[in-house]
Amino acid sequence: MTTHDNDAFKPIATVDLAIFSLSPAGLSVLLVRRANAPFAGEWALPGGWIHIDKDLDLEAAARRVLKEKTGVETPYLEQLQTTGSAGRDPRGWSISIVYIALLSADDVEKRRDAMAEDAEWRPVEGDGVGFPIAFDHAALLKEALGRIRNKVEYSSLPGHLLPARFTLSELQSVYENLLGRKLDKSAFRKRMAEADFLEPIEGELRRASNRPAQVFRLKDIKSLALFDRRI
DNA sequence: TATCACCATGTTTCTCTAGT
DNA sequence: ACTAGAGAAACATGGTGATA
Repeated sequence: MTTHDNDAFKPIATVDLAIFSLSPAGLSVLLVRRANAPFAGEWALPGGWIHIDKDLDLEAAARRVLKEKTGVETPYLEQLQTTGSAGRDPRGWSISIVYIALLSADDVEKRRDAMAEDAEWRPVEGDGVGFPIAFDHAALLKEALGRIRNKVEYSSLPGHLLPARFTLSELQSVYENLLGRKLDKSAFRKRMAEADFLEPIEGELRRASNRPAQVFRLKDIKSLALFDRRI
């Protein structure tokens, strides 16, 4: 047996998740307050060790952590990056596989009671949350936000943050919120029709003190539709 | 040619007012 | 008090002309 067979020479392997949802304040990210050292009492992205006895693969590990923290088995999960170094965790050499998860407003509302006690939604401010977070998670969050903002330009991503049923006005409003700019209504509707990822719900109209709006749902809640050009 | 800003029109609901 | 009609409000949809 060589010294390298010893556990002390194996890297720490974890999955970390940047879990996003939409709140009235805009895009929000789920953070957990760490109970133990290192960084005890500080906020961090939710994450956990990979359990080789339980997790069939990396995505399964990510889904398990997500369910533990939110109670939600998200329909949309995407691997962002793998990061690893000797210095990112004071406990030793560590590898983290980072995932982005998108939760619909419905999921967040329905599973509010199932959310971990140490977890809280924090509104995104610029490239972070406006205060320092543990480990290298500020950099990971910045990376995740970059990926999301880039994808908003050419995919159905905002639709995955809305409730299961939504109107075109609500969808446009989410795009505008994430892009930080106003969109032309005509051009927006044309692009949505071309992208063909929405399905009108037959006979379902949103009634208010105005003309009723057609209610839509995503054709496929498990994957993003990509546009052939920017919105 | 695509995009954008603007405009016109259609639809529905709400509020106000006059008539019964 | 109740009802009907007019007008306003809000939003969906589609068209047009200017511009890059």
